[in-house]
Amino acid sequence: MTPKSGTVRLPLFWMHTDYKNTLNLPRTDFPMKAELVRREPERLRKWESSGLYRRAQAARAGAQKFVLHDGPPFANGDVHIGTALNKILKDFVVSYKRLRGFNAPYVPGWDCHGLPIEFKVAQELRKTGQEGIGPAALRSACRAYALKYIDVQRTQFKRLGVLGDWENPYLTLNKEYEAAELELFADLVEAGLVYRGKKPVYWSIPCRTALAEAEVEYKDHVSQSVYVKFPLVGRPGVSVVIWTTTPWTLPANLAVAYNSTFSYSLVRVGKEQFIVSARLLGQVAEKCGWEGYEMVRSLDGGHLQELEYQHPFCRRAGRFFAGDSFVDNATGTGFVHVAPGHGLEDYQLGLKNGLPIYSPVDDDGRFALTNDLPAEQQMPVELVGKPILEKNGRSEANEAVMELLRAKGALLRQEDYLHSYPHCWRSKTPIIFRAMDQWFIEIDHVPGPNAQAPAAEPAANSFRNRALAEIERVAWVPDWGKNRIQAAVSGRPDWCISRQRTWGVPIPAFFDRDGRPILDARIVRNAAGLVRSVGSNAWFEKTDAELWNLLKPADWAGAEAVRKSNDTLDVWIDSGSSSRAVIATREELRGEDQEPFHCQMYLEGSDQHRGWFQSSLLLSLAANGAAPFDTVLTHGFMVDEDRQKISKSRQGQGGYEKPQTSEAYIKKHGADVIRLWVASQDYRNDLLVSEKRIEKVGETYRILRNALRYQLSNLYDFDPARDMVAEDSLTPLDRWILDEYSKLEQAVIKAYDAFEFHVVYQKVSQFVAVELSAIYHDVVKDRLYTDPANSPRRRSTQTALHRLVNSLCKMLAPLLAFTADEAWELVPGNGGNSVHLVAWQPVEFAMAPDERATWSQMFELRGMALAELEKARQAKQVGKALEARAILRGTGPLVECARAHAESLRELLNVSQLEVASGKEGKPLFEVAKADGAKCARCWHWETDVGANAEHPTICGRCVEAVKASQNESRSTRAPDTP
RNA sequence: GGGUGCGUGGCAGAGCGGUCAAAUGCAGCGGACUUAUAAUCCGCCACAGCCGGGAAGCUGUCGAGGGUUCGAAUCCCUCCGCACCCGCCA
Repeated sequence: MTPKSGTVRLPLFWMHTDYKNTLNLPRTDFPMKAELVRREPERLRKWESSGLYRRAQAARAGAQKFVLHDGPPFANGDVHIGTALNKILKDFVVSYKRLRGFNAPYVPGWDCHGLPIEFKVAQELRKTGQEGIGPAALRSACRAYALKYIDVQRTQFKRLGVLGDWENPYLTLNKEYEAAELELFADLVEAGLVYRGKKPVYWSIPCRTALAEAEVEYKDHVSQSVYVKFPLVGRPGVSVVIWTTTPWTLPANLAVAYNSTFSYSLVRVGKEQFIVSARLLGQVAEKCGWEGYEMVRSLDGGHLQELEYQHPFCRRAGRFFAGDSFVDNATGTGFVHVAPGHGLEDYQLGLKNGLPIYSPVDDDGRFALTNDLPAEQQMPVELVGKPILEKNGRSEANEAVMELLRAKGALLRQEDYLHSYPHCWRSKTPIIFRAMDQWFIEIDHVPGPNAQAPAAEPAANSFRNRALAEIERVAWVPDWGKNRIQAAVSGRPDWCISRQRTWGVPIPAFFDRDGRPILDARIVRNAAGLVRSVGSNAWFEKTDAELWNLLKPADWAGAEAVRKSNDTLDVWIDSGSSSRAVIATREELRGEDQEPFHCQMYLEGSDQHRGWFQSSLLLSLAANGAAPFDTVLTHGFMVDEDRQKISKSRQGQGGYEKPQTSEAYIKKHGADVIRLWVASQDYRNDLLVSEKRIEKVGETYRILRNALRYQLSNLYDFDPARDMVAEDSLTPLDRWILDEYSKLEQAVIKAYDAFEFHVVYQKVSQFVAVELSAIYHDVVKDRLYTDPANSPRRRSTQTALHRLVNSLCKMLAPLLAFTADEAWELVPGNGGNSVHLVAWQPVEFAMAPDERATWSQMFELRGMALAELEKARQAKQVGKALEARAILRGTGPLVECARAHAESLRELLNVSQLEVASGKEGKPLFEVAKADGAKCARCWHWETDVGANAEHPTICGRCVEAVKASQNESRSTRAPDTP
C-alpha cells in the first residue's frame, strides 16, 4: 500500500499497537491466580477488623430468625478434617440463610468436660510428679487444658472462612452454662425422672469409672471360655452344663436360663449324666471329650423349671428360668449362666424373678464380698481380692475360678475364644459389666401422681413413647435419619448419668448417715445458684458440711446429710443441655417466647443420632416439653481413596502418613478449594477425600474464578448508574443469557433450600462452563472489545455482565466465602461492601415463549454450522471461525429463522460473514468458505471494506467508526487513564 | 450378628418408570487461537460381542441375580461390596 503524502508512515507493528490501544481490552484488579493460601488470611483479617459478623447481624436486625445451633466439638487436639467438614456445611447453611434475608446468627460452642481431657491432664501431672494435687487443682488444670485447645481450634475454624461470633462462643465449662445445666437437671429431678438404681453398667477398671455407651469401643479379644458342670440338687451324678466366656462372673451366678422352645437331652457319660440342648449335644460332646455317650431321655422346659442346682463352688443353690430371648442354639450348651450383677439380660431376668443384683467386685475390679447375700453363701475366701483386669492376657480372677472348678471336678473343658468385646476407649482395656449404685434417667417413666419404680410394661405416655412421638414432629434430612434416631430411642436402656470422675459438672446429691441418697430439686437449684456465682469448683473445694449448710432448703424436713456425692454428670448431659443453656439464654438465638429453647436446625455427623441429637431431644423434651429443633441435618463421614473411614482415633497411631488435620489441607489448597470440595460431594453419603479429587475441584475453582475475572475485567468502564440499559432494550443475545441465568438461579435456590449443595456445585459449574464460557463470553468478546466504548450494544452486554457477576457472587458466596467476596468488592457500583452483608433476591427474567423458541432454533443452527466449521478447520481451509464465511442453503423454518436473525446468528457462530442463500429447495445445509475481503487489523473480522478508508487503510468500516468515536471520547469526556 | 444408608462411564456426579448407554465437568486424545494468555475455543472419547476390514447397524452391560411392567439405571426381592449405628454370644 502507498502511504498518502503527509501521513506519517509507521512500521506495521506500530500500526497494530496503535489500533490495539483503541480496543476496549479487559482490565481488572482481580488476579487470575488465586493464591488462596496467602491471600485468604488477609481477607480474614479485614473481616475481623471490620467486625464483619457483627455487621452482618446488624444488617438483619429484626428479620426473621434462622438459628442453626452449633454442636460443640470436644476441646482437645487440632481440628480434624472431618470436623472441618461439619463446620463448613454449617457455614453453607447459615451463610445462605443470611443471604436470603434471614437473621442467621452462628454461635460456636465447645464441649469441655470429660474423660479424654482428664485422662490427658492426669497423665501430664503424673509425668511431673503432681498426681496427688486433689480434685479442685486437677479441675483447674483440666480447665486450662480445654481453654488452650479452644484457642487452637478457634483459629483453625476461623481460617475455614466460617463466619460466627468467635469471640463469644459458648463453653460447657462456663459457670453460666453449668448453672443452666443444673437447673435443667433440677427440672428432671422434680419430674421424678431421676432415680438411684443398681444396674450393670460398663465399668472401666483402670479409669475407675462407669462409661457411657459412646465411650465404649469394640475390639477383638481372646477370652477364656469354659464348660462347667452345675450339679442338680437331689439327683446325684446329674449335672446341667453351662458355657461362659467370663469365668470370673461365676461367683456371682444366681440362676441358669434355658430356652423353653428347645429340646434338651439327658445323656450318660461313664458314671455321670449331663443335660444339654439336643441341638448342641454333638458339639458339646466333642468339646468335652464324651466318647460313647448314651442317650437317656429328652427333657423340655417343663422339666427344667422344677429343678434346682448346686453352685459349683459356693454354698448356695439356684433355680432354672426361661430366657428365650437370649438363650440361643448357636454356641454353648443351651444353658446360660445368669449373674444379675454382671449383664443386662441377666439383670432383667434377675429383676423379674426377684433375685438380688449381686456384683461381688469392687471399684478396683477385684473380687469382694457384699451385703447382698449372707457371707457364708458367697465365694470362698481364697478368691477375695483377685483382680479381674488382665495382665499379659491373663486374669488372676479367671485363673483362680478355673483352678477352683478344676479342684471341684466341675471344669469339663477350657479353651480360648476369640470374639469382639467392648473396650474402654481411653485405656483400651476390656470393660466389665458391673452392677453398682448409679443415677439414672428413667426412659420408661410415666408421669403422674402415682409414678414410681421402673414400670414393667411401658405405658403409652411413657417418656420413651413421648420421645418417639416427638421424633415424628421433626424433619430429618436425609429422611433415613429418622429411622436412626427412632432405633436409638426405642432401643436404649435407662440412661446412666453418673460418672465417678472429677472433670465434670458435679451431681449435687448428698448421703445421710445410713448412706441413703438425697437428691432434691430445691437443693439442685440452690447448687445451680452457687455455681452461677462462684463456679462448680466450689463443690470440690468446700467441705460436706459447708455445702449442706449452703444448699439445704430452709424448710428441709428430710434426713440430714453427712456426705456429698463425688459423682459428676455424664458429658452428654452437658452438651445435651445446650438448648436451655445456650439457645434459650442468648438473646440472638432465643426462640419465640413460648419456646425460647427452640431453634431451626441441628447439623452433625450421622453418629450423633446416638449422641447429641438424642441427648438434646431427650433432655429438652424432659425439661422443656419439646424437641429443640425443627430440622436435623446429617452428613456422612470422610473416607479415603480406599473407602476407609478417616477417623480421629486412627490419627497418631501410624494409620496415616500425613496428618488428617484441617490445617494440613488448608495450608496446601486454601479454604475456598476445600469448601468447594465439600460442596462438590453429596454429604448424605460418605465423602471421599484424596489429593486427586481436591485437585479436580481446584480445576473447577479456576473455571469459576476465570469467569468472574472475565466479567469484572469487562466492566472497568461501566457505571451502572449511568450506563445501565433497560431490560427490553437489551440485545437478543444478552436477553438470552439472562434468561438462561434466571433458570439456573431458580434451580440453584431450590437446591440450596433443600441443602443439596452438591447440586448447586453441579449446576453452577455446568452453567459457567457451557452457557457462559463456551458460548456467551466467547461470542460477546467482539462487541466488548471492538464496539465503541459507549455504544448501545456494548453497554447492553455490560449490563448483562454486571447483572451476572453480581448475582453469581451472591450465588457463590455461601460456598466460596473468600473468592465471592473478593470479586464482589470489584463489581462497579458495589462500593467495596462485603457480599456477606447483602441480600440475594432472585430476579426473574421471563422471556416470551416465541423468543425462547427462536433461540432454540438458533442453537440448532449453531450445532449444524459448528460441525461444518470443524470440517473446514480439519481440512485447513480456515483456522479460526472469523476467517470463514458460512452459507446456509435450503428451505424451512430453520432457514427462515436464520434469515430473520442473521446478524445474531453470525455472532453466535463467530464467523465474519453469514449468507442465507435464497431459492434453493431442500434440507437446510451449511457450507463453509474462506471469508471475502481482507482481515481487519483491529477487529480481525474479514471484511470487504478493509482499505476503503484512506486514513485507516488496514481496518474495516465498522472499526473506522469505532476509532473515530474513541478519539472523540478521549478528547472530551474520558479521563486520561482510559483508552 | 442386627439395623440404616449407599453402589451409574478412568474420576466426580446428574438422571429416579418410556424421549437413557446415560447430562455436565474433570482426566485422556486430536486440533484452533494468541485481543480472558500459567487463559480461551473446537472435535473425539464407556466396555464387550456380532458383522470380511472401515462407516453405519445390532446385542448385552448403570454392583450381581431374579421379579413386577407393554417398557426399568429408575419399583420389588435375594445376594455381594462399602460406610455408619447398634449388639456382644452368656
